[in-house]
This record gives sequence, structure tokens and C-alpha cells, in this order.
Amino acid sequence: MSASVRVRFAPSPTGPLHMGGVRTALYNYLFAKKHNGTFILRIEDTDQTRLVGKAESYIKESLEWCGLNVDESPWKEGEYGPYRQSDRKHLYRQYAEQLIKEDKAYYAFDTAEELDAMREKAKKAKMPNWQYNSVTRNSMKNSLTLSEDEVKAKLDNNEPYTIRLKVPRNEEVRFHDEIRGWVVVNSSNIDDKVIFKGDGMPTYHLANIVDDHLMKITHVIRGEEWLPSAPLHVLLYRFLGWEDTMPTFAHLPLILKPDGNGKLSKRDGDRLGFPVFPLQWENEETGEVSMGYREQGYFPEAFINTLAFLGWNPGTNQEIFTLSELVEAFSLERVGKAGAKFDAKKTEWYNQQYLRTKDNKTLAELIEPQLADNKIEIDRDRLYSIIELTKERATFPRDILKEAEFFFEAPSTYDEKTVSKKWKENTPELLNKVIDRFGDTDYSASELEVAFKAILEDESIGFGKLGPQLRVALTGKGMGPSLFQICELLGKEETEARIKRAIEEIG
RNA sequence: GGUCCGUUCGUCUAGGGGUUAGGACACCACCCUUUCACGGUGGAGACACGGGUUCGAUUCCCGUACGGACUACCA
Repeated sequence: MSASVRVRFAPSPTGPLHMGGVRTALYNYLFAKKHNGTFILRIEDTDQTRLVGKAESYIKESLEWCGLNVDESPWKEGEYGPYRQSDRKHLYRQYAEQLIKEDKAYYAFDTAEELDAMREKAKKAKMPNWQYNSVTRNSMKNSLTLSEDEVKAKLDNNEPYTIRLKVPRNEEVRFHDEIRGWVVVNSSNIDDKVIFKGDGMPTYHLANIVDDHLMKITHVIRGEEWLPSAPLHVLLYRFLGWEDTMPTFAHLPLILKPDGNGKLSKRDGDRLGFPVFPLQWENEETGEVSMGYREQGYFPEAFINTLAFLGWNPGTNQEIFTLSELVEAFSLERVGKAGAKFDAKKTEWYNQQYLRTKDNKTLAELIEPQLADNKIEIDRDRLYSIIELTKERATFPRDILKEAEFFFEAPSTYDEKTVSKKWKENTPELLNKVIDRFGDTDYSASELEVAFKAILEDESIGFGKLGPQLRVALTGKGMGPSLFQICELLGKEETEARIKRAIEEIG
């Protein structure tokens, strides 16, 4: 690669960034870093009607949470700014006009209503796909059909207009996609796309070509939904005279719904109970809240790892990758072509894997808010011990607290199944022996275990006659971590109190 | 409807003209454990279909089917 790699992630701030968008950002980031290149964030806000105020900061915060550091952005201007298309408005018109001068584009005066009517009419005539193109443009109101004077008069009169690309007829447009190979389309199948809107803003098509060119973008890595318009973009590069510096294209496979078919959407998350957004999002109009990976207790590493493997793989058996390992391993060659159904279960598995690598202190900090919510005050070292004991059975930080709740509060109910199956007439008597014997120890897990085994031997009974009973008395549950470590952490006083209480309650 | 893209276990995928088609998640069994989880071992489970090309196709080519994206003065 001769010129230094420059890639951009170019979301439109119309709502929260979808996880598919985050994956696109991730692949752009990985590709840039892999080649010591530059990762750029450009805000594509040419549609002023769909703007959502919070969306831009949401994008920023999402990328930050994921650890995808941006080299150039609206908040970190490089030498190719501005990085927000609305701030670049003044740049676009000249290119549209240049195309008109060169007979590669034209003014179109048809109103939206007229266009709708035309489409409606065509539909009734069994032409479901009416297009403004090389054949239909001759019967529309534009600078090709109107006289020069008429056009000038309309322009002088400030009549609204759009600028459309004059797409040639029957010309082969081809480009090489890094993921899909050669893609060939006949220009007769491309319509005369609006490149400049009535409101004075360019459409995405013009803006992205102009910006990519001006910003010296070398690779356009984006979702497959852009594949159909890629030939149009190639045409635009050609018409603008920039074809020899045109970026390389790579169209990523889509992320599909877990069940059924189709693109993963916001609704699927609500329906199937997993987040589709990196961060929680509240729709200000409806008040509707969509959950976020962050708020659900996912680690950004797990989220990123999952996303990386949706469409890409390293070709080895390694499944766990840190961001920098991903940078090292990433290549567009190993990106697949087919859409990938999202599997929430695998994301949970990744989260569990990452949770287990966290030290107790980190985990403690993560559950601090929950502790506060439940008004639990606890000594640091004791908390670390509890975390150590329970983190193996947790997928999310919040699971730790749930697994360990009996440490903070004595059980108020006792697992019915364990009681009915295991609690016998002589159980209270045996448990009293436990109190006695345990009292002779220093209450360390190892000594407690020795003492417990001694009781079993004296009474000639197996662990199953006393272990589960002690557990249910202490924790109210039929399962959980090591009994003796629980006793050690509970301490003599609490252990004895709970046993006595259970004997009283259960009988 | 049109254009474009795609198709290996349930899911993510590796592989590639001759393989016992490999791994991961999920699932099942067993082992470990007082129990749950973790861990370990093992199991079930896939090349969409039809034609070519070839000594030989899951792999290459062409069709078919199925799926998807796009089809706005949205991105």
C-alpha cells in the first residue's frame, strides 16, 4: 500500500448507533490500525429533517465505550475538516454545478408530488419500478427538456429544483470489491439519482464522494446495503475526474436477526430480549427506552469480540481476542460474504469469559452501585472474598451479587425441594453438633472441613445427610459455592445464629 | 417486479478437486463436586438441489431453488 491508509466511519445522526454500525466502525478501525493508517469519523447529517439531537453524542460515546479511538472527527479536527457534512455545506454545490456544465448532470424542476404521481401512474400500468432515467427524463421538467431561457427564468425566479446525475445509457460500470470481487452493473439499471436537493444540501451520494475525495479516503468499508449504489458512486468518481484516486470498496455482510430472516433491527432486541445498541437509548419523543450492552452488564471487550467474529474470523481456533490482538489479526480477506445471524448466547459466553479474567477489585467497583442501591455496607476484603467465591458462576457483574445475596442477608425462606428431600427428624440434632464442633475451630474453611468430616465419621453418615441441610440452613438454597468457605466468611456468630433460626423455622 | 449480493452442523465459521469435512456457542451424556457453576472427556449435528468439467466434486462452471440488500429531494 503506497499511500497511507485513511478510512472513515460515516454514520448519520438520525438515532442511536445500531450494533451493525458499531461493527462497521470496528472493521474500519481494525483495518486502519493494522496498516498504521488513520481512522476518521465523519458525521453525515445532510438530511436535516431526520436529525436527532442526541444522536451525535451517542455515536461519540459509543465509540469511546468500545475503545475505538478516532484519529479525526468533529471533536478532533485533522487537516481535512470540517468533519460534519452540514459544516461542509458550502463545498458541495460547485461540484454539482461543474457536472451540469459538463453535461453530466442537470436541473430537475419536478416537484415531489409530480414524481409521486408519476410513480403511481406507472404502477397502475404494471410498471412497479418507475425510474427517473435516460428514457423517462425526456418527458420530465428539467434542463434537458426545457429551453435555456425557461431554465434561466426558473432559476432566477427561485423555483425549487434538484440536480440529477445524467446517467448514461448502456454502459458497463464495474469495480473491484475487496470482499466480493468484481461487481458489474449496466448503467441502464441505474437511475438519474438526485445528487443535490431542493434544500441546498447534497444527497448522501454526492456528499460522500466529494468528502471521501477531499479527505483522501483510501478504502471505503461499509455495509452491504450500499452495494447497489456503489456503481453510481463509481460513475460519480468518473464524472468528477477522480477515478484514478477512487478509494477501494469493501462491502461488509449484514448482521441478520437470530430467528427468521432479514436484517437485525431494533424490534428484534425488544422481542428476543437482548440489546441491539451499545448504550441505552431513550427516544425523546416516545419516551421509549432501548437497552444497551453497557447497561446490561456487558464488557466492551466482549461486545467487540462478538462483533469482530460476526463476518470475520482469524482462520485459527483462537476465539478470545483483545482489541489489539484483533488489530494484529485482522484482514479484509478473511471477511466472509454471507450475512451472519446474531446469536445473543454467544455474546453472553464471551462476557462470562471476560468476567473471569477481571480481578476482584475491578469487579467490586462494577457492583458498587448495586451495593449502594441495596444499602449494603461491606468491608473491602470481605467483599473481595465473596467475589472470589462467586464469580465463577457469573456471566454479568450483577450475577455476583445475586449469587452472594445470602452473605448480606440471612435467608427468609428455605428451598422447598431441599427441605422436603433432605431435612429429616434428626437434622436439628446433627446441626447442633455442627455448632458445637465448629465452635472448637478457628473458623477457617480448612479446619471447618476437618471438623465436619469428623462429625460424619462419628455419626457414620455420608456428606449428603448433613451437607445440603447445613447449606439450606445457612443460605436458604440448595446449591452454591463451597460450604466451608461460606461458613468462614459468615463467621462463627452468624453461622450459629442461622443454624438455630433454621431449626426453629423448619423444625 | 427489476438490479445486485449470497448459500458448509440449530448458530458463528475453518477448509478445499481425493479429508474420518476441523473449531466455537448452544444441546446431550459421563467425570469432578455435598450441590450449582467452573473444568475435563465424549456424543449427536452440515457441504441447498440439478446439470456439466473431471479418473474423482462439497470444492470449478452453468442453471434452479431459497434467502438477503437495494429500488426516496433517507443515509
